[in-house]
Amino acid sequence: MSEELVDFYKALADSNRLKIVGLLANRAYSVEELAALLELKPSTVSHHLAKLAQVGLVSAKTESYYNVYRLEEKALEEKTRRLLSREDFQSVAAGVDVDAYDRKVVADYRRRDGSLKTIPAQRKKLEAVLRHVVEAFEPGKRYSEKQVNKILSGFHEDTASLRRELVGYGLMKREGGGGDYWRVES
Amino acid sequence: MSEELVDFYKALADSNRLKIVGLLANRAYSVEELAALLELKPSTVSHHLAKLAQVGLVSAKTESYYNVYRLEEKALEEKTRRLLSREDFQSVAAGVDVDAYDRKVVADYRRRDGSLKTIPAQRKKLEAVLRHVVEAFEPGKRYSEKQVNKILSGFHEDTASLRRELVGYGLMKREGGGGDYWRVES
DNA sequence: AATCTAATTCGATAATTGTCGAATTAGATA
DNA sequence: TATCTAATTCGACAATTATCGAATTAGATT
Repeated sequence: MSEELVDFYKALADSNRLKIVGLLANRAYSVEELAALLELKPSTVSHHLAKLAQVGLVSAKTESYYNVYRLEEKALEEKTRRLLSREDFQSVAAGVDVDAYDRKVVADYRRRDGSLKTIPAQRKKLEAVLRHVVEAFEPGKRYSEKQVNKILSGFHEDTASLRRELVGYGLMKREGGGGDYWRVES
Repeated sequence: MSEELVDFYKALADSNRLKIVGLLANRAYSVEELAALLELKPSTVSHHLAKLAQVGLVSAKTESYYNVYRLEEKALEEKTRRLLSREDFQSVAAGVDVDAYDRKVVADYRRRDGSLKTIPAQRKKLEAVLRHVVEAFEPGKRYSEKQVNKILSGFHEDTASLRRELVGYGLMKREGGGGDYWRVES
């Protein structure tokens, strides 16, 4: 899954490993040859090749004394092509909790009894708090202005501001002038 | 040049940076929001974004208080597509000295006076030494067997073996049976 | 102008990882 | 079977880098 993608990039995120891939793009080489070409010790080259093999970029074939490595071109092409789709990147972020920011902001403004210390002045934080407040309303149900104020008073004494912002940010709507309020479906 | 490619992979070779790219693939985020989502400190996120910006993967736009980052999709697509060509990989290896292996092997077998300690028994090393020996012959010029032996005796007393291997590996040729020898153009 | 906020920079630290040498293994040659 | 060679593995060390906290900067709001 996502680990696979990170490992793929990590495998190529080293100058000597990139050189190995570049050399193998021309022809196959043994560990000893690569070590001489890159001026590295065989053990180091072996280590690099292991990382490349782990993500399927190279494969080894024993040939008499030598272990000849070659580039797995299909793996390289397939993996590289998949990255164009952007879907893989999004899947990497799939595990991220997209509500974490809201929760953090709300936690900063909420008292233990659920009321708000203040109404945030900054737009992004206000939005987060409003998304939290609006959950006190039942979706689809209609509320009179008195009922709305009753519920909002549990959050802050300035119910008029809360009401205005909820409507302003499109989280609640009111019918015509002076009619009932209802929560907008997200 | 090649540094650019390594840096590109390094930029993506971190799990948190991949998540950032994945999130930005959906919409733009501020540093603060990303920090909350990834449960990292803003300074750390700033560091990651700097690395991504360095390779042109993201760009920032100041918006009121916030610094909103967005994904540079064209850069991502272009760079990713270039990797399909395999040409970039070969260019990475362009700086590598492809004769280094030969020189290393020859150095192991050569005495200070230019003669060979032994004739290598292993194929790959024999090839390297023969490529060195054949350079004592002038391209295009024809040599009698006596002349050939004279030159080869500077390398090793077993001139017959050297002669046979040079022909066997296609580095020298002889005309018909018992005719002259000449060095094959590489 | 004064104040506030998010972002960045810097220094320090912890974790990761590239490199090597020594010891071991696997496989072919004699 | 015994020996030889290339490759791998392992432990140690050095270099890189991800992370954080503190201090500073850049901009906007009052």
